[in-house]
Amino acid sequence: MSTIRDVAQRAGVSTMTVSRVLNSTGYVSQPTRQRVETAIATLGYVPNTLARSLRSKRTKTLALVLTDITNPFFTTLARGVEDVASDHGFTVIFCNTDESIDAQEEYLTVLVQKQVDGVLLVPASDAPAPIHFLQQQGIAVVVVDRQVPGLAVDLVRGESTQAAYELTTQLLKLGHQQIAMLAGPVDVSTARDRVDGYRRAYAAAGQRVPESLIFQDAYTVAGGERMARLALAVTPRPTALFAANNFIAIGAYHVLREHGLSVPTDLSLVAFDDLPHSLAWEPFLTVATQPADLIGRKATELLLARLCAEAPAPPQEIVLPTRVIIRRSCAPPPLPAIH
Amino acid sequence: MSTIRDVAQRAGVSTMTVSRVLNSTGYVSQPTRQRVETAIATLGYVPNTLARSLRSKRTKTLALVLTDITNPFFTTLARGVEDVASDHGFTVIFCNTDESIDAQEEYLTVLVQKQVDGVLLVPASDAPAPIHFLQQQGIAVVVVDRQVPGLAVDLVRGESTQAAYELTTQLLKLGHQQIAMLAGPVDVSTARDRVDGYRRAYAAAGQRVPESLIFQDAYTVAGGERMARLALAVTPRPTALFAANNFIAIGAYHVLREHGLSVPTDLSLVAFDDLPHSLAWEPFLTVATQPADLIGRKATELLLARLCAEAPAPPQEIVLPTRVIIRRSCAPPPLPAIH
DNA sequence: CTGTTAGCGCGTTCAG
DNA sequence: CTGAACGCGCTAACAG
Repeated sequence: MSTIRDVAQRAGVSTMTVSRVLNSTGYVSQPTRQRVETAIATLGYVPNTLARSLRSKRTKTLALVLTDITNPFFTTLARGVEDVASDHGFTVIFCNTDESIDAQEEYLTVLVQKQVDGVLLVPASDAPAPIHFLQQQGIAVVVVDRQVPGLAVDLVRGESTQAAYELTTQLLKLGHQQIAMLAGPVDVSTARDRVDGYRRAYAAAGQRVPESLIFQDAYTVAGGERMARLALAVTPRPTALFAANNFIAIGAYHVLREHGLSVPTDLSLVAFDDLPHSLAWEPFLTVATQPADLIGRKATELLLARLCAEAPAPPQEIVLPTRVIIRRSCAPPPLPAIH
Repeated sequence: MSTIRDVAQRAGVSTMTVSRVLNSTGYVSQPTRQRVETAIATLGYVPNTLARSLRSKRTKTLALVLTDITNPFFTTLARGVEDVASDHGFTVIFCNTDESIDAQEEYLTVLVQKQVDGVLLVPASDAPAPIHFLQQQGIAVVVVDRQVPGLAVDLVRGESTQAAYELTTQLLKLGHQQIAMLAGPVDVSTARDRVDGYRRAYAAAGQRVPESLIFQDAYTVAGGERMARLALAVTPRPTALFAANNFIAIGAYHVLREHGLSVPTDLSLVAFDDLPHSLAWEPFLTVATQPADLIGRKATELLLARLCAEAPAPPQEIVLPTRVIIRRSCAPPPLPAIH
């Protein structure tokens, strides 16, 4: 672990000259440059970014703060972020909040301490405080995936309402009337948007929205299981389930199997977010799939643009289209049993 | 973005006193401490870790360098790492090499520049150079998942050979003789270990090892597809496939479906590494599953222990047991067609 | 209990 | 084309 001084000494120059060679800034004669370079090589010198950043006030580091690293949607998004960032010579720190506001707060503090240049934040809740905190500390923020109401901040997300509308309409057209909506947490914008789309589809079809079939819980397998159990207990039993994300769908599917119900014979099932084809043995679920990779890429590009920009531009909202994929998990509702 | 000096000024004390309050080191009288704390609060002061680390030579940061962030095995491992690290006040930087040696080298350089305290490395290849590099730079290393031959370094991995032996024996007992081994890259120790187990099982059963049924390719879906195609082209066709990891299993399964072959009626299939139950609709694959989370945890604990230790202890190898789970993907081979 | 001095490794002045 | 001096924000030694 040698320092710039060791290199300078070995090359018989000043540290400044070494610095110039390192950053290709200013003129250095060919022979001196050569001497410096061999010194660097023989010592195995690696510059200390800490010191550099302390001086330059820039760490060339971004952070991606997300709510669930085990969710393939976010893993895919993360790859998009990483790709763009490393193309631009930036490192990414990944932070997993597990939807916990406390964990999020802790992480943000650490990130400020580490002086990251920018943060890509999937907010754990609607609270504006965390974003204000970052902005006040002079750190660029781009919010990802979820809206935070009443906040002037850059945002990149997938379209939710329209896709949920289409998915629901799909079921209504097949003749379903009792569609249970297994939605995400009330304080997460994507959950609200998807419920919105669901409601609009009923309205557009001229039907009354079955409010008692709307459930809200966590975006997890366990949440999906809880909501599916509640939904199946309703009389008359729903003939279709709308899972508001992939994990909820999996939980719901577990419960359906427990009850000996098969898809789509007994019940139809649609979901938001696809599972990666590579992880599902036989993709059969009708889904609305968001361009996770692209969301990550766009968000990172926007963040990097902000970092380079001299003048602060007005916040921007980028909404990327969601695609509905029809597969085999939907069918007309079974004929009602004759009593 | 205020500094320690701003706080000191506002509290009417020296920076040193503020530092003492911050780190609870040395004595500070209650009233002064109070003044300092309110100054910190009103200014929204957050200490700059860069400067602190430059002084203390410790960043309280670890790095996890792995080969495929989309693989649930590694995601799970990563969570284990993160949990232990954050319990001890350490941050983790995740780096994804995509099995590329160049990408790995680049990342390691960045990590040295960032002065991370320790690295958890899933090596992209058998080459010892990267590990020497880290050690020479005075950075603690724990190798994870894969052995690097002829190197004195801490290692935490799952057991492979015995589990592969059991999986193969399972198939042999069912009457399979032509078991194709779809293995990972030649220069990755886990791949070698699993092939070893496979060979031993044949030997223990007193049968000749069908060398022409051993294939080696990448640990990916595409690799699995390629190997499965080759395996199915062999005459007589194998009656069982052994996929050496989860992604290979998925690729193999794709090809089986293409060929209109069903599992386990036409062919049996076993695999190393499970898919998370939450991501498979109906788990049916017989697998050897490694305690990924525990591997991550143990590796991190070992690394942290090394960081605290005064005297360097001899390298340690921790091998965690792998569990075989029998599910529905295995059956006796179909009766040979009558000619 | 508190303040002063010095320096971590580097890059940015500004002179040579 | 090259070097000397200074300071980024913080803490380890010393004083007092």
